[in-house]
Amino acid sequence: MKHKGKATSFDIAHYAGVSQSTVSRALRNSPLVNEETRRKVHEVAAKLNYKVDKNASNLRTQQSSTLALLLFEDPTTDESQINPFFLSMLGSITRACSKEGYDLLVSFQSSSQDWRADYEDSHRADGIILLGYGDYLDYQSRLQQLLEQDTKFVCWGAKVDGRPDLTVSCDNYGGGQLAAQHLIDQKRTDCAFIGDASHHSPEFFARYKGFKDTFQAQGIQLNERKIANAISTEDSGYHATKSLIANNIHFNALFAASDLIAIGAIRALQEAGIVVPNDVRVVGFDNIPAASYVSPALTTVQQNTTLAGQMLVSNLLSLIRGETVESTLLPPNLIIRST
Amino acid sequence: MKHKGKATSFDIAHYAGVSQSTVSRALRNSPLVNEETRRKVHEVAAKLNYKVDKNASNLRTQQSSTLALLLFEDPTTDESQINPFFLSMLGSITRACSKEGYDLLVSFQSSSQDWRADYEDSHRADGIILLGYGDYLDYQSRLQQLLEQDTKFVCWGAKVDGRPDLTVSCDNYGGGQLAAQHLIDQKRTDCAFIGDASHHSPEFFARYKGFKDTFQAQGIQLNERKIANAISTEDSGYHATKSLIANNIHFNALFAASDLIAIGAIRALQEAGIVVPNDVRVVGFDNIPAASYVSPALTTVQQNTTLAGQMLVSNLLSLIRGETVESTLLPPNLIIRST
DNA sequence: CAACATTATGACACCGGTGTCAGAAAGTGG
DNA sequence: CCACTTTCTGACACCGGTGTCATAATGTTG
Repeated sequence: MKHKGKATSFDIAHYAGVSQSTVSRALRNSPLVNEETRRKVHEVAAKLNYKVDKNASNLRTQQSSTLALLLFEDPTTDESQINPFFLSMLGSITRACSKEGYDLLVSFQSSSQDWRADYEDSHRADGIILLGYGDYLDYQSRLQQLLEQDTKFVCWGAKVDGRPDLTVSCDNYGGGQLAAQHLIDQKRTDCAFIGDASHHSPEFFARYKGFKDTFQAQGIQLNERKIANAISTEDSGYHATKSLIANNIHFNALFAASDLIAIGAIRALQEAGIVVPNDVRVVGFDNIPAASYVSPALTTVQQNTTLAGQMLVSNLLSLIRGETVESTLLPPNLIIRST
Repeated sequence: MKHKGKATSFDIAHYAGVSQSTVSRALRNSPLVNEETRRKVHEVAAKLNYKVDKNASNLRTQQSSTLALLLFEDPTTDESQINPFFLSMLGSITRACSKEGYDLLVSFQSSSQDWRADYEDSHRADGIILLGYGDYLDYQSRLQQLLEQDTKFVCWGAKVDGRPDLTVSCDNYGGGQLAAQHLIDQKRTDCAFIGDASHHSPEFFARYKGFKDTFQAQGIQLNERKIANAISTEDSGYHATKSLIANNIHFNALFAASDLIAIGAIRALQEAGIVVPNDVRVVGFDNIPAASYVSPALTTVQQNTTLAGQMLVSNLLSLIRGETVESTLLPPNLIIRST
């Protein structure tokens, strides 16, 4: 029973009185081994607390049963705080992976540094999930490179024309429509938008477009002056809203491109003595945990992170298996709370 | 330039006109190789986009330059929502790992399932970080087993007598003292406590004890009836506070064992028409992101997650290197906001 | 019972690196 | 110029599994 170091399949073979090959087969429940031999081997393995060496196994089989998650952070956000929406995604991806029997390597990626997309090159992972808002434009050439190397990967986020990657994404356009329709139903048609109405962030732009188009379809034109740019932080939302107020711009509803922005916007409104939702109704996007805690509780467009995580993982696995996979669009969901 | 599959060190050797051994050495910058040869090899490797196969390398060297994170979730909490405090820890641990050149395998662990602590057994990770509040008692025998197997691991959370594991933890007792002193300074000495005053959760108990002892040192006895049990969720905090109110128990301050509990408590108070902080001052624990977003913004005892992540990783690495390491206690920090 | 299919097992090459060892090439000194 | 050290390189065993092939043992059939 005394062992130096960990037990190997040879040790098991020795104690079980069979060959090492048979041990390997028995432990993987190959139909080639006799039932009784299998039992015996399993028994000895359990007793010696033997575990298959994944490195050896992966090396031989040329796969890793591991996926890698690369989380791209907006370089402008604070180091210590990670966008809660992505954390929520991370949770659901982890769960989806473990359900599929895969391990997950997690890496945070500041856009400045060099990519760690070599996970797959170095055989650490069978595929990669890319997660992050932001200036994917920057990454376009990298994505191209991944494709050329035949690296398997899926991206979270809007499908961008001319970018040939496989994506899983929330229907941001549809989400914008939901938000707009909700405000129209409330007879709040004098709307501000805080986010990014340029093409810089494809997600934010799609949300904005769905929002704008829905108003337009009802014959209402959004006022360009009531649009303020912000990135997805509470602070940015606060300052963007502050500047609208400072410029004496009035509105009775506000659509924020993300919940963090919305939370910052509400703070700015409240500081200015504007009552939410009486004076201004606010709709956010994401449904991060904090959305339900703020008061008044935030009305928002929910992205189904649980489903998103599952789809990212299952699409990636399909891709790895060599199947053809389509980009997936997930339906958003309006969560009506107090604002 | 055409290749089937990934390039190996033999391919590099072929193109660079040296032996495979030399390639291996050159790429690891061994002093044994000639400067010019090294350059040449690096050049070819870069051109072929060669990356060392980690499986082969790990197999040979018997290490993985990977750490594993096991996140234990309270089985009673909702599947889709992960305690934001742990997510924040996860972020800082990831960063600390990558700074040290280690990869991180992440796994969520429902207490019911079987442990995935075999990461180290199966050579996937050099060491394990255990993260989670809760009934570690349940895990005691498992920890013992890990120790016997000589698995390297560190735990986040209170050091428990008789549990011989290495821990990194916030000074929960000191945090409780900070909270108490703050309330005493505000002349709010009629305090309620929401959390767990039993020994069930060592962290919560230490917070409670530091809190109680500080009052006692000033000659003030906490009223046992003003203690309500709750686990670390918003909902639990809400209901616990609700029941205090329902029982007609009055207080002018409230210490919650976690921010989520505090946020739930505030909601219960507000629903009952009790004004925070005028009628009841509230102090939480953790300083999760949402703490600054709720209104009124939550006063809370901060745990330094950045430092905690670094300490967990660096202590674990020391342990792996065979150094003797002491359990670490991190100083908490009172963040005074509006409540 | 010969002829053949079936089942269970062991021997062995192999995955792609790393570390050891031997030895060639160049340098040094008396 | 020979003996000896230093510098650099290649050959080769090895890490611990997996997959292929050969073969022994057993079962089946006319």
